[in-house]
Order: sequence, then structure tokens, then C-alpha cells
Amino acid sequence: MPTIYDVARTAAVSPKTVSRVLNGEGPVGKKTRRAVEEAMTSLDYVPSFAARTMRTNRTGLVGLVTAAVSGVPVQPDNAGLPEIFIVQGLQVTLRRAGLVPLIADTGGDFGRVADLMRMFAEHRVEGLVYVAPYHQTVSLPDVPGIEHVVIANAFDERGTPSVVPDDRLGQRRLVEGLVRRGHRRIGYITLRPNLPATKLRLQGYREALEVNGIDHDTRLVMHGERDHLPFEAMEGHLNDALEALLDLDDRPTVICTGNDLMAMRMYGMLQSRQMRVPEDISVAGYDNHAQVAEMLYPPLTTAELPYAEIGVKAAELVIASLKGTASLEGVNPRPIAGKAFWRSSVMDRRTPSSR
Amino acid sequence: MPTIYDVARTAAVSPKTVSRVLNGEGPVGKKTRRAVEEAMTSLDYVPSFAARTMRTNRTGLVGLVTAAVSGVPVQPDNAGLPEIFIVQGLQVTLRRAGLVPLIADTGGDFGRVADLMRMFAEHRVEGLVYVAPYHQTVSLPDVPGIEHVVIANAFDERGTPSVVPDDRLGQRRLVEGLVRRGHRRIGYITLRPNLPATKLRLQGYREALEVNGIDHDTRLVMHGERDHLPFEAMEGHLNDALEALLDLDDRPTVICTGNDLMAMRMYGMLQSRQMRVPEDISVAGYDNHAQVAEMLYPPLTTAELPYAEIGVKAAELVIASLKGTASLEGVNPRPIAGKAFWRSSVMDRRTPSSR
DNA sequence: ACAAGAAGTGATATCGGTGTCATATGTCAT
DNA sequence: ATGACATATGACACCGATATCACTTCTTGT
Repeated sequence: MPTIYDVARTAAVSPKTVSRVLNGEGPVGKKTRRAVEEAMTSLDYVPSFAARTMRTNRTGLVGLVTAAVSGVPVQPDNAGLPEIFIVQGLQVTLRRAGLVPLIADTGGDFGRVADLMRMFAEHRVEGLVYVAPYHQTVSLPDVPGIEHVVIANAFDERGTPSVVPDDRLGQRRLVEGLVRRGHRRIGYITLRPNLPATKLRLQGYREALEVNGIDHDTRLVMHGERDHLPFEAMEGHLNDALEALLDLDDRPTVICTGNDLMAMRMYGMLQSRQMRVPEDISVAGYDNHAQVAEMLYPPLTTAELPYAEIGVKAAELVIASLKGTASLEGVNPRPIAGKAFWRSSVMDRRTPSSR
Repeated sequence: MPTIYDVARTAAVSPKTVSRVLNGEGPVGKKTRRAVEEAMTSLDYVPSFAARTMRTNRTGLVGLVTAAVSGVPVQPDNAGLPEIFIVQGLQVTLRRAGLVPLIADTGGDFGRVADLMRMFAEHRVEGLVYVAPYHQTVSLPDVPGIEHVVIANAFDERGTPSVVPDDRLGQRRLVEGLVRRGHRRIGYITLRPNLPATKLRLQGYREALEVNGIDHDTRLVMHGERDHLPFEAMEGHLNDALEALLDLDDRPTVICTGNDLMAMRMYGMLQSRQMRVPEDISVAGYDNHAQVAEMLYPPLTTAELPYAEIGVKAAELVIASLKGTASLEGVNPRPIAGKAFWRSSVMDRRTPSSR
């Protein structure tokens, strides 16, 4: 592989001049520049990142650690999708700031995070973003040489800069929309009870009822999953939850679910009970897992998890951190709100006169 | 950031000895080793990848270029999933060989591939894998400094080592299974006609019929999508295709679809026609998009796209290429077969006596 | 006891760029 | 014509590792 010296010799100039052409730096004569450029192409010269790094002590690299697809996914419903969108948002924003993202994947094994961070430290990344597979608390290892850490889709107890979805507000907006459409008996089948998302969304659910002066009937809220239960064992549980809601004397007119896939299963369960969506009962999901929500029949009303924006915001935080900007002030985690997508799985129950 | 010299001074040895300890190389006295290790931890020493690279001229890096999530996905049904699983297979296999994958994402813009490859060249990757979002032909740019290229999930005309799903065999196995289960009128609604996958799968479909002595009624094959049509415009098209199949005087007993999401939409369309799956008609998909196939009601029979294995095989090809092994001999692309997953969306029509 | 080889350690050069500073050439006002 | 200043280029050291080779200090067999 040719070096800057080979180029210099071919163009009959000094290595330093080649360096100047490479970096568009300092004044270089037209003729000289052309000669150097020709030498570079004719030799297939490719500058060495390593050599440059060594001298300048700058890499412009930002490490991204993602969990992506677990070998044995804890949350099969989430497999890798959030990460992709978050990473996407991160990449675009970082690149725009002249930074290059390096992506590493734990393969679902959190224990590998420390190793990956060490590897990143050896590559002299200037910042690091940990991208979590779902909204959770994490505790990142301390690794020498790693600074300017940001957490996306999760948060820790040290107050590390972090960005999470605003589950409270998301669910609140969704339920408020349901109320606006005439629903007052609103069932809710949640994800695992101990997830931060579950707690926040329940809070949002209650707020929405409260501002609308609707009593909170606790029988309308069921957990569709249990903590510490292998995924397969949960199917019956979900069915029981639905059963309980349908058995109420004052049956809900709409059922909110913890995510779009749960809503999809709900479709099946309702169908096998001869109930039509939305004529007999409305259904709403969460995630706006576009593939599923739009393609289901009927298309599913759901709240967005603003993954791309979370990525963008996380990138902005690293960039601010690198610049030492004060804009890092503020509480962590920072919640990002998504909007609701209204599709035909929800029946509009407003009487014509009330519209 | 401390260097090897700082460590050497602290441990009162020469830099070379520190280097030996770092690399577990050459003979080092016990006492010396301990002293060096202590110095390293107390100083929070992190070796510089750049410096090492420069001297040894080896990086152990393999670049992965993926399309991941397009900003404007051509195939919304595929959004990023194949890549994840392929990348997963690649990572595990590469790591096992002592290689470190660097992932870069085009963000769906193929034009960025050349740039990313150049970046990889500057980082002196030893090999490169291009991961395509779906089975297709590609034409990778020639980039100086990039050697040992492998293509995953696609192929080119130069015979670059490449790995693709065996769409022909996959569809054939699926249809053979349907025949074994007593189906003889087998409808097939394909993806866009010009996709390599579509052509290969049709071939497999025909082979399956042929070996079973079933006439190939061309009216049973419909294209559910059209080339060069924006995705949204295809909905009606799919509905027409289904209509045509159902209007046949000798109606199919099962409908195969181009992918699981199409099957999912089929569920909805059938439901709105008051037809039950599988009692009135069976449905089979393609992809084994686990989230969808398992969660649908009823669970969907489908053929697997063996993405993880494609990744593993692709990694093996790069490794072989790096070693200069002869195992690179053979035709490209190399097809990898997936198996079929039999779930309750397909009715077993065998008469009890015939089982 | 001593040569011969193994084990342990260090001096020095080098990988491929860029920072610093010096120097040569060109341009302009006076 | 000549200093003053901008423009254009080069010499040289250095970033942080490791390769090479040389040099001590131990073992070990005889």
C-alpha cells in the first residue's frame, strides 16, 4: 500500500505538501495541487487513519454499543427494531457533525458491554452511546479512556445524560384521544408490571382519565404479562386478562395493549370469540410498529415510540458533551414524546350531534 | 492518556517489556510481569490501536456495510430485519476467528456505499462484507485498498464470493409439504415479478408440483405486487389477486404468499370475506418473520429465510479469503436453504386412512 | 567447574502521517 | 529598486507502539 512518501516522490514534492493537499490546508499552488492529486490517483493512495490519528490525537469516532438481536431475546416482540431506528437517528446526526459512528453489537449479552467499551477505548473514540433494547434502567461499567457517555432508550442512577421515550405522555395522549372519541370505559392490558414503561404508561392512563373526570375503575387494568416468566408461558395469561375484561358487567368499549404485537394477538383472540374490531370492541396498541400496525386488518391505532428522535437527541447530547457546551444541563433521563396514530381499529363513538 | 512509556517508567522496565506483557509474548519474569500489570492498572493505561496498527500493519478489522433502515424504504416489509440477523451471524463467526467487525450503515442510500468503503480502506480493514436488504443483484464499486470482498444476501455479475437464500428450494419444500398434507390446488401470490426471489421461488413451486405429478395451472399464480409501483398503490392489486384466485371454479385450498406480511394482510382480506383460516382456506407465508408468524391467529405456516446462517457462511468466506484458502472455489452465489415451519394456518387435508 | 543453551531484558529503528518552524519565491507600494 | 508582506514549499521531530538484534543472567549436562 503506497504511503504519503510514495505520492510525494511521484509528484516531486515534499510529504508535507501532500499532507496539505489531503487536508485542503494552507496555501498550495495550483500546479502543485494537480500534480499531487494525479499522483494520488495513479498510485491508488489511501491515507492511513492510524498514522493520522497518532499524530493528531483526534479520531472523530463515536462508539455505539447496541444490544440488537439477542441470541435469546428477553423481549421477542422487540427484536432489534428499536436499535435500528435509534442508530439511524444517531448516525445521521453524528455524521452531520463530522463524527464517524462505530457500531458494536453485544449480541444480546450485556456482559460484553465492558469488553466492547474497552475496544472502543483502544480505538480512541471521543464519545460513546449505549443504545438499550427497551426503556429500562442500566448500570454501565466504568472503563478507563471512555468519556462523554450518553444512554439512549434507558437511564441510570448516576444521572448520566440519557434520552428515553415519554411513555407517560404517550399513553396519556392516546387515552385522551379515546375519550375525545367517546370512549369512557377504557380497558388496559399492560406489559410486564415492573417495566419502567409500564409504570409510566399507567400513570399517563390515569392522568388522562382524571383530567376528563372519569373514575378510575381498577378492574379495567390487567397485566398481560408477568415478570420473570418465560415468554411462551404468557400466552394463557394474556387470554385470561382479556377474559376478565370481557366478563365485566360494564364491559370496556376499547382495549389498550402494551404493544402492537399484543394488539395483534388480541385481534386473534377476539376473532375466535366472534367479536369484530372495531364494531364490537376497539383496540389500540403501542409502538407504531409500522409494518404491523398498518398492515393489520383493520389497521391499528397506536402510540408512536419516537426512536429516530431519541437517536437524534442522544447524538446531540454527545456532541454537546464533546464541545463542553452547557446545554448538557438539565435532568436525566430526558423524555421524548411521540404522537398517536389514529387508524380504524378504534371506533368513533361520538354521537353526530356531539361532534 | 498514558502511553507505554509511562507504564515502563512506573514499572521501572523498558517499553519493550511492557509490550511483551501486553501481548503475552516472549518470556517475561513473574515479578516483572506483576510490576508491569500493576503499573498498567494504576495508570489506567489503554493501548493505542492506532500505534499498534501502524507498526504491525495488521488490524484484524472486517468492514460490514449494511443498508439497514432506509429513510424511504423500498420494501417496507423488510425494514432492517434481515440485516440484523445476518450481521449477527457475521459477528459471532468473525469474532470467533479473532476478527473485529466494523459496522457501517448506508441509511438506505446505496450511493454512500463507495464512501463507506473508502472510510473502511483508511481504517485498513482486511476484508469487507456487503449485506443487502433483500435477495438482489448488486454492483459494488471498486475501491482502492479494499480486498477480500464478500456479498451477503445478494450477488453480482463478476462472481464475487456471495451467499444468498435458496429461494427455489425453500419454496419447493414448502409446496411439497402442502402436497403431502393433501393439497393439490395450490394458489401462489408472489412478490414483485422481477425480484430474483420471485423467479426462483416460482421455479421451486413448479418443481414441487412436477415431482408430484400435479398439473401446473397458471391461473393459480398471481403477482401480488408490481415492479416500479409505490408501495401504497399495491394494496388494491393484492386484493385483486386474491379475488381472482377465489373466483376460480376450482378454487385453491391453500394460498402461498410472497412473505409473512402479505400473509397477514391476506388474513384480514379473508376475514372481511367471512372466510376462516384454515377451515375455509389455508395460508402459507415466507420469511418466518418470527414475531409475526408466531403471534398471528392462527399461527402462520411459513418458509424460513436463513439469515443467521447466511451471515455465518459469509463470514466463513471472508475468513477463507483472508487465509487464501482454496475453499473459496465454487460457484457464486452460494444458496443456503431454510426449512419450513408448519403451523396451524395450514389445514391437514389427508383423510385419516391416508396418513 | 564450565561451556552451551535457555530465559529475561533493553537499545534502537521504524511504521505513516502532521505540527512547528524555517526558507524561498512572488507581489505590491513607495 | 527595495523593503514589507503574503504565498508556497520543505526539513525535521514526533505521535505510541513493535520488530530486530544484542546483551545479560540463569539453568543444565557433562
